[in-house]
Amino acid sequence: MEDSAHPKRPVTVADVAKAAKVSKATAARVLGGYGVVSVQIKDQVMAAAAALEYRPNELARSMSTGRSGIIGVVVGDIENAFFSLAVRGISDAARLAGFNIIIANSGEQLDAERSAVDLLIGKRVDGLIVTPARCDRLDHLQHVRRAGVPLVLFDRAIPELDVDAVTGDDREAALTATRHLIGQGHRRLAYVSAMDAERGGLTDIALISNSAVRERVEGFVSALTEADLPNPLHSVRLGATDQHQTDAVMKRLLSEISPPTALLASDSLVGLRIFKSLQSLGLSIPQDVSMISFLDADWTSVTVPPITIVDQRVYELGKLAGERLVARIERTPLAVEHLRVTTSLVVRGSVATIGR
Amino acid sequence: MEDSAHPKRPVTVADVAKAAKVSKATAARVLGGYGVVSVQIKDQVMAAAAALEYRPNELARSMSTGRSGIIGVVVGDIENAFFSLAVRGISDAARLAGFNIIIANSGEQLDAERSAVDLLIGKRVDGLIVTPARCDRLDHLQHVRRAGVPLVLFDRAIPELDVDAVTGDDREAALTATRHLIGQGHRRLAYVSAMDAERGGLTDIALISNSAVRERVEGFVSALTEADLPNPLHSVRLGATDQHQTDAVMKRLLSEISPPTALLASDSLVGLRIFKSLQSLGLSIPQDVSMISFLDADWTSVTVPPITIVDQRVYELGKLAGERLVARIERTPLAVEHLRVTTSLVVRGSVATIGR
DNA sequence: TGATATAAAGAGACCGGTCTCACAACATAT
DNA sequence: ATATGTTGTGAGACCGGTCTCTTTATATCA
Repeated sequence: MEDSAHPKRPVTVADVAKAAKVSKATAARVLGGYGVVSVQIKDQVMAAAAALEYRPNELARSMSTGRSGIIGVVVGDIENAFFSLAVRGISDAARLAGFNIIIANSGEQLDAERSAVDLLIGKRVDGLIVTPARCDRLDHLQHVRRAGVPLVLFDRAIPELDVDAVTGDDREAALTATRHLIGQGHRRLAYVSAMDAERGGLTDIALISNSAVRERVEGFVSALTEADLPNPLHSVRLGATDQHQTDAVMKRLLSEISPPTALLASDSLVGLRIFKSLQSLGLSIPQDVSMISFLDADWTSVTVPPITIVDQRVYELGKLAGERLVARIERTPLAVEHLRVTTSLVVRGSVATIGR
Repeated sequence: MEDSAHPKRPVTVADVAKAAKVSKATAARVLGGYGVVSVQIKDQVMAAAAALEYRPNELARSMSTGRSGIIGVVVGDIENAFFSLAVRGISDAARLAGFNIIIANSGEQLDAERSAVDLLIGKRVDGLIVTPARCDRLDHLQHVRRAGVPLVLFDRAIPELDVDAVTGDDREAALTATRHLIGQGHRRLAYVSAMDAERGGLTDIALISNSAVRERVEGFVSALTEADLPNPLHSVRLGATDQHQTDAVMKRLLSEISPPTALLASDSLVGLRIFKSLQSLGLSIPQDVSMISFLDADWTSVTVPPITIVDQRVYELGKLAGERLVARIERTPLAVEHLRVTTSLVVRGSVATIGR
């Protein structure tokens, strides 16, 4: 009933040692599970620990061992299904290896990412998985490496950084998806992304600071180019950051002289917004407009028609990143690699066949 | 280019102190931002710290201050949209107050939850938000309280525990939803949950160990009872744990002599499974069967028809829990409360009007 | 039986911060 | 000139574990 004795002060090894009438060192050996102790003493200490409800202070433990047993994860937005599923994969891989994860949100903002990384380093995480918001600013990530903390990039790669990265085969994926659209007879396509819009549209693909987005755009443009379709860059539309903006983008897009007959959404959030936009514009899929979205999100399989998607196998992506980081932490000798998880196109009903 | 000097050993206050030619105590005062130091010395130390790229060891800091700046969160399943959105709310509230969060998954398993809680306590989190898998086993949660760590229950309450809880008004919500169904003329209803099925169906509501589920069932049953509908308990179906099981549950349910004309799904995952089941059985909503789901999940607004749902305002739920915990950590004098976030029924198109 | 190996337990340094206390230097009051 | 106060700095204990080194007790061998 009453919380007598120690209303707050936590029980320490010293307390247990005193209760078990042994030295602090001996108690620590038993409780820490290292060194040698006689069975008899061990039982004594265990009994005392149980009676006192001893719980080790992991902080103190980490201090002396230098390992925290924590993996830091910096994601763009946990709320996004892509990241929450990935986190699940990372978490599973981590737990399997005896690590816990601590999550920080960057909101895709560089400065938030920077301070999150700094903080996690400060917490002495054993390793870090980061989804870099931009692939051109890498001082904070270089600092991670200099601090000797294992790092794995997730979803986006930075070749200059000489560090492991786990991503999808974004270029291939976009290429395949776009070829599919072209194969179904579409000649006027558009790629829609949530990336912040630059004034005056996209001028140079190489300027896209997010490698995943860039590769997808590259794949999309390649497919257009190989099919001799005009104005590939003009077909890339940015700024679908929320429903309102997406509605605007769509309205602009569809009121052009020769509006696209097929759309490729850069992620499932954009895909959902596009879907709603089309719905509110009274356009039907795929009769009026065809679309393909990235990510096998919940909603894509229950719409009418169900949406053709690029399956990114996000759980595997996360799991792989987790496993890779664990291997690094455990100093497994491995060459620095850019691991790509193969995606696949899941054809459902959102793409119409047009032309002859 | 080369990582000279300290290839691995992190820079400490002592290092900075030596470089700045002051005592460790003085350097610590500057770097820790406490006590008094002359501007001159302060600049000296700051310069040395910058040159050496000093980063404080938060672990050591936590050791002496006794505060870690971390809030522990134990959820059922991050992959679930309900939890990932809630985590976002918690995270936002935490960050605003200068806390970070560390997430652990229980998978709704009691023992996983227990060890997660133990581990987080060990990490000396400043507070804990837990979604208890069961509301009848509370020894580990009692231990949290005895350890003096502030605790807030999320989504489920345990009155016996005398601790803050933040939940939806589940009983009301289910009552309102069910009344809506009855009001539309439905007389044969079923409530479908993912809770593990007991042999021989549900016998006693009071035995449901998850308070959120129990309250919803209570609300559902109350509505049935007040409308003089028979067999309320028989109308509660458990075991919709995955698509396969849900298909089985649905098949059984719909092949009864007088099958239900309306379904209430206990959460959005179950809702989605039910939707898919009905789809694969060739039944149309709401002509053949009406349904209402909990949670305003992505998928519910893009189906045909869009799904009538109970809006749980999960982000607010999470945010409130985060804020409450922060208040506890900061020792704001507050009575122990069970905070309920009001939900609302969002009528869309998945409920048919039948009868006269 | 004495010398040596071996097992078990104790003493205390250490990790990297915080923080209390002592002390020095200088300013102001008496 | 001495007492008192203020401010800035240094010395060192402390947090709660781990871990090395030393000491003591017991076993093994010649």
